[in-house]
Amino acid sequence: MLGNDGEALPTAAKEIPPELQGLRMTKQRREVYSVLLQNRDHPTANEVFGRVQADMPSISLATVYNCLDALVDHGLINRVNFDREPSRFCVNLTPHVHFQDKKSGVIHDLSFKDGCQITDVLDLPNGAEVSELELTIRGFLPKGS
Amino acid sequence: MLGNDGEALPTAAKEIPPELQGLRMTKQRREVYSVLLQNRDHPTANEVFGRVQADMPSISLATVYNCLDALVDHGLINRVNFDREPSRFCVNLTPHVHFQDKKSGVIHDLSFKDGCQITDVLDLPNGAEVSELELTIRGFLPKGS
DNA sequence: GACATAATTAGAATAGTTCTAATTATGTCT
DNA sequence: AGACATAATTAGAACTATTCTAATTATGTC
Repeated sequence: MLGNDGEALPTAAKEIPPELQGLRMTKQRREVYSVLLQNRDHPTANEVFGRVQADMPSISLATVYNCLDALVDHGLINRVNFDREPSRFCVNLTPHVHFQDKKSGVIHDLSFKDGCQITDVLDLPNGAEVSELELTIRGFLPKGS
Repeated sequence: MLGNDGEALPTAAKEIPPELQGLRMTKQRREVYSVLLQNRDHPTANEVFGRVQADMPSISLATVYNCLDALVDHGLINRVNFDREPSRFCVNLTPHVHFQDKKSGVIHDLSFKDGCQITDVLDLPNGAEVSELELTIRGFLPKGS
């Protein structure tokens, strides 16, 4: 778990990008992040709220939204949008895309083939600079995947 | 322009997929579609509403939503979602993705390199079937594109 | 032209998210 | 440790894009 007593995260913690400087790891933020780490099933804000309430019954939904925003802004988690459904949250920081199985509803992280990235197959104008990229797929996965 | 007097579209019209069978081309739907064809700038439902009102002041916003849904359901247009912003609508039926220039806000259609598709670079489980796929990119385009 | 069905309409309702203003916690400076 | 400035949390109201409801109107078919 990150941090220890409410001060900013130590830079020594692994996998933590520099944006983290300046994120106060409050009780609520730590709890929200911890809940996301425990079950990496891409929950919605409301689902996170429900899970956090188990440990911290006094937390408010607004705080969950605030915490999620802060964690996203500091690059600790990602926001995942399928169409206009409620946003979901993802702790996987490696480059990946999202595939929702239409049978089970489960969202899977898909990674890229070795050495590949999306822009390899796109007709990007020369000199275009990509800042944010989101790819979502819906479909059917074979039974045993 | 499609259709002519409110009956279902003739299959002879080019580029019209079979799903179109059964879409009644009412005055309102034709107007909404026509507005989208006139200016292919990916307007929101509200923007479509504003443009349609010029020709058809009595149309309601609910009807614009209904018409857009009907056109999407029948494959004449696509819905485009950037994060949780209002949906936008696109008449380009060829495979493409969307790139929003962060400077101008303009959304551009980007196509694939010849013979490429997104799944070429993805680690898709064997036997996975893709039903819907949406890729949105935000970034900066060089001046003259 | 009459009928069944589907589309349109205005307005209310909904849902996810954001905002507001008050309270509380945090980190810093001495 | 105590005081201060700042930032986070909270409850609830507000907001916005969208969908729903129920009544009216238009459409295509017989």
